[in-house]
Amino acid sequence: MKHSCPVAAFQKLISGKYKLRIVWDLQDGPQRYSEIRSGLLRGLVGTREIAPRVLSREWKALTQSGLIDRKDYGVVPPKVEYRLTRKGKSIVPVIAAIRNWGDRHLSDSEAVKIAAE
Amino acid sequence: MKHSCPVAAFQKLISGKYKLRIVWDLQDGPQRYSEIRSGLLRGLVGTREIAPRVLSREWKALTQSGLIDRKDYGVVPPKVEYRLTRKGKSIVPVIAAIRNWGDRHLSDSEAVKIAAE
DNA sequence: CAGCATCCTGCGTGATACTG
DNA sequence: CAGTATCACGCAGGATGCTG
Repeated sequence: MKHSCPVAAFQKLISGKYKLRIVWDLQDGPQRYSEIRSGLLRGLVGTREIAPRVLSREWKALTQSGLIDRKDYGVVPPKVEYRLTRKGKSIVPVIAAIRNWGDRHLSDSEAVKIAAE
Repeated sequence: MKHSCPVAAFQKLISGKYKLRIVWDLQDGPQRYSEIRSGLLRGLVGTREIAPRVLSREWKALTQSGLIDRKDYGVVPPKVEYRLTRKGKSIVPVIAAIRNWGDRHLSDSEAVKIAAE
């Protein structure tokens, strides 16, 4: 057998508020810290801040799981890019399936409820 | 537009340790409380207990989101069955995609790590 | 059998301030 | 610009005991 529960493993991999969205946003190419950040803020109605500490933890986790790759250009002012690894790209269709399902089966009211929190 | 982020909505829907697995286990037909419970314990290496409070919360959430349906036979001793709604059934392929991805891209070591916690 | 009530703990997330 | 450091808090989830 492979293992007891791939679903639990997957949930762990993408746990956290932003991991799935980060991977999704990276599918069109590498992005920098602030680009991802503002991309995440877009769509959040409450327009809250995202603590940088939260984001860096998401990236560390995503990097450790091998879904994204961090490239530091080592210049001043700092320039760092994040991009999908092959493994990261392989998960995009799964996210697409999730989005597709959400679009078909989640009502606007449910989405609004979430956006409004 | 439909809404800002179906992914976030989906994550909310299936948040929690057992929701995805419960839905997955119900795809072959209705199950009773204890059946689901032991089904969930199977595959947990640490063989911890699952607090009934946790399970009932999962079910209430799943019922409220319209993914499962609760049928109380109103007999003594109690008999209650849970089954998938149409919406619940519609999400099964998504879980299948997740499992499929997990089987292909998650190493055993990662799975063991999770099972062993 | 299928839960509910209560207490407790860890962790994810947010807010704020500071740095190379 | 791209983070790290520190504090605070809510809530998921576990443990235990009781019930219709």
